[in-house]
Amino acid sequence: MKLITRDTDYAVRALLYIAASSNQLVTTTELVENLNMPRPFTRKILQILQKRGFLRSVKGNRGGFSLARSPGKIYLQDLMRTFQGEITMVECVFRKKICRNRKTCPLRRELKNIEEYVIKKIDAITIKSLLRQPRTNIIGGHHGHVLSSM
Amino acid sequence: MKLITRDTDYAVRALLYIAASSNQLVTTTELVENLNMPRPFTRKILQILQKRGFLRSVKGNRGGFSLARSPGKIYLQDLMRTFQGEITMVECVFRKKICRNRKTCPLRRELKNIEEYVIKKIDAITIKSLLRQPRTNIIGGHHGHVLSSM
DNA sequence: ACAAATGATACTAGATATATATCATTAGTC
DNA sequence: GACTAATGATATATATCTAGTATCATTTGT
Repeated sequence: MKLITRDTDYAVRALLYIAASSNQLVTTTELVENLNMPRPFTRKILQILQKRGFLRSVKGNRGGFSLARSPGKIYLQDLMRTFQGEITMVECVFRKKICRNRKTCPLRRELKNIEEYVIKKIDAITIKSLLRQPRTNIIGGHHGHVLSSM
Repeated sequence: MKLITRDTDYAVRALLYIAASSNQLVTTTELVENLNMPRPFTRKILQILQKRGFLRSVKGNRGGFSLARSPGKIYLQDLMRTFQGEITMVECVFRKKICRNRKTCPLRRELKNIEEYVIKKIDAITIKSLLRQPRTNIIGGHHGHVLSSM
């Protein structure tokens, strides 16, 4: 029962780092060094973030990544969907047409209410909202210059 | 991102069925037939429920299972712990001492709040509370005699 | 003795999470 | 133009968890 997987977590950390960085471009190497994430895994995540339109990339020497949208428009929700698929915490054990009482199943009903709340909460989280927290340090003594232009 | 696993789900269904049954003892066979659960899996779950003190068992011919506690004292929480381990939705990716900013990690903070709410909600769910729902049918046309002595 | 039940325990298959590895392509610098 | 440092695309590997199976022993009513 995990809310977010490691991919998502790394993605958020990376995006926070990039958002808070004063450099135009941030390289995989810089992220790996500062966030202590495994390099090949980081590369994969960054490539996905680029493909999905969260990051812009510049190839070649002196290349790297920058945000493709303002931090206020990068929703945790979308990151979760990207790395974890649809956000559903409650699935009937009987996926297909077996259960005749889907609508009246008491357990399902209770859990659906909880799910609804969680999703509403998650919907409110963006990279911007996370940057705004009192202390924005993510890991390893990163004292980035927070808030550029959002 | 699944709130409960199939074990837990089956366990709840089985316990609801047993709680609502008018028979003294309920056999694996009866559960399998009425709840459409795979037999060996059901057996395993029932054995665990017995070991953990949720069910009492009677061996031998004409044997079966009955509740070992009143439905009001069987918490979903405990069932989840039994089949899924500790209920933590938010773990730092950095399990051991690497992350220096555990307390200030913004993502972790937000998610912990959500977790807290979910756990509080789950704490309120018992077999009794589930039995009380308007229509207590669980699956497959089971019209059990609800509410014996709780 | 037989049949119908549970107890204990070991094993297997599939899915998901967590990565790693490799080769191609691009672009700045000398 | 060669070198180097970056990303793009894609395939493969590993570990863990989920879900389910299988088998033999034991108990007890008829």
